[in-house]
Amino acid sequence: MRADTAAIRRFNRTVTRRLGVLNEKYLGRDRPLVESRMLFEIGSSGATVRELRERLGLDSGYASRLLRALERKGLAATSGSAGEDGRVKHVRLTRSGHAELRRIDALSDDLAQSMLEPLTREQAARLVAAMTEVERLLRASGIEMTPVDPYGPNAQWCLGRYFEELASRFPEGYDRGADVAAGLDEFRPPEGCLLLASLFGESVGCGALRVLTPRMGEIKRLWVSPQVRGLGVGRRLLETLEQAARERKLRCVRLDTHESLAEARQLYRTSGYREIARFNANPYAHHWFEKILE
Amino acid sequence: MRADTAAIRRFNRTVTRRLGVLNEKYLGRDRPLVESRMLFEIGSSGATVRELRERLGLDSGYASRLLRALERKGLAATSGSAGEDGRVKHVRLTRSGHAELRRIDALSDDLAQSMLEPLTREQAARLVAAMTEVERLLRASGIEMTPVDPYGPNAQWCLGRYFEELASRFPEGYDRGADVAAGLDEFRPPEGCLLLASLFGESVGCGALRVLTPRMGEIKRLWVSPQVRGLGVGRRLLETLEQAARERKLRCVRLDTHESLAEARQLYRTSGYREIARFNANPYAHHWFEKILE
DNA sequence: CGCATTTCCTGACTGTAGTCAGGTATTTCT
DNA sequence: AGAAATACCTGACTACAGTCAGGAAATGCG
Repeated sequence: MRADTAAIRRFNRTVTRRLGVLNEKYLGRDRPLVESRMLFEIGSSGATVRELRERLGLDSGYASRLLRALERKGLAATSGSAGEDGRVKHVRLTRSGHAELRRIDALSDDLAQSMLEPLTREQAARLVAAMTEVERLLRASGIEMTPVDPYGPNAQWCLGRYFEELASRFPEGYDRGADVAAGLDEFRPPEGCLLLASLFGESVGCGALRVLTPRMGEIKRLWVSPQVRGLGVGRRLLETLEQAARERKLRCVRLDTHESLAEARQLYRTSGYREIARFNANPYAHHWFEKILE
Repeated sequence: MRADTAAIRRFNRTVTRRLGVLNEKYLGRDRPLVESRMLFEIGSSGATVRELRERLGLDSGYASRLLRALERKGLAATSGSAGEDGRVKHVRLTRSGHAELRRIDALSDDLAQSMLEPLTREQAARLVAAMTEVERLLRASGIEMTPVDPYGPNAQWCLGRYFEELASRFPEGYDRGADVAAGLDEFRPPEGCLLLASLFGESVGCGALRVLTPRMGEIKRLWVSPQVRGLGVGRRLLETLEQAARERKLRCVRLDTHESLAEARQLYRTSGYREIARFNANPYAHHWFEKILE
């Protein structure tokens, strides 16, 4: 473990210095770096102020001021009420804003190329491969699990995606009404729990626990965004929910799943769950599992 | 190549965000980040102000002010003339400075661990391996080749290391006096050229070109610091020197090498040099090479 | 409807990072 | 010895990044 730590610290040091220098040199030419990032985040299709604030992690006042700066320079335009919610403002790039974005894009490409240029063909290939791996695993390790209120907007968004996915993957379709065995209230503390997995502020997965009997819990709504599949998020959600169950003094947790969700079944099997007989009336379930918590 | 660029940009984005957040959280707790880096660079054995300025890439005024700040906080002490050069000041950590450095060290370790902690054992191992590779290759790609004055301090330092290495590797030893066939003046533009390879401002290699006849050049003093061997620095130096020879309208370049420098001979062979008969009276040479420049 | 909340905005403020122009010792070059 | 260069310092300044308090408009809830 000691050697790992040293390797990571060396990585941290080298990469921070190298990327810092390059970012300044290429992207911070005659514009504050945040402004470049803001332009990038607005993107060619525009965005709401709220989205920008969240993605960039900015204070609302600061974000507003940055947008005003971009407006003054004629790069972006905020249109008032876009029909839906009159408070939410939409930002789009102007014509010259688009040009500027393309310029930033080209510079980013140059930056990337400048990293490869001094290397041999073989070294370049190895660097790209290693970077891809680091990026993937760093995303995995940056994902945080936090208990949230089931009625909050992020939770609602995740659950929405979850139901959408069921609808698209079940051959027979999915009707949310037929499965409201568990109401949202059941996922609220202190009895239940709804976990959100998020990466840089963006929700990328969820999972819920509710209490069936004083000794038994049920895990439901386990979903992982397609963007981050294969990174072990599902397993971490599951383990964290089991931990929540232990804290609630539950002796075992149960869950059910649909025939067509093979990877979920695989996850449960390799996580210490054993298949049991039907324990509920869920019309969409074909397999039932249970795990005894130590 | 397009795909490579995209991968690098994703890497850049993810890593900058992740390390930025972590660095702030762990190292910038109640102290400006530069101050932490300064403490780290002073280290347990102290350093001169000049070294600190170079390693951190700071303006001299700024560096001075940071040191004053550390002094005020009782973390560092600058001692005036240390015997040698009265202008150069030496900085050392005080007792509480050492304690603070240990604290920062521990935090850096925590930071490293926090990146591994959410991952499975296997993922962690892969992340460390990939990071090691990225760090290595990023160092390689960050190395810059610049022509310098042979009498400058960095050039002198590199040449010194070069001669030291010869002395330690030649079984018969090495006497600099016996080999001053090439005086430093011959490496000055516009005829000759001395290249320095540097990484983040630190010199890590050198190589020189001098003109033998109007059509023929000679490459000398090719040296690569042990820290960066295996990264292709020698080959890049060689190629850059050949380019310099081409710009001087030379038709071929020659060089000689000692029996005991096997890796150098290997480099020359794989770079298009062919072995020729003795062309000089260098008592330390056993092999002579030539390359025709197109 | 009235009140709380949300979304965005503005103004005032702080801290960090860094530059630039000069100034004083000390050393090196000639 | 005198001039030029070097190493460090000081003071004044700028840009960038970000926080905090509060306010106006729109929306949601009871």
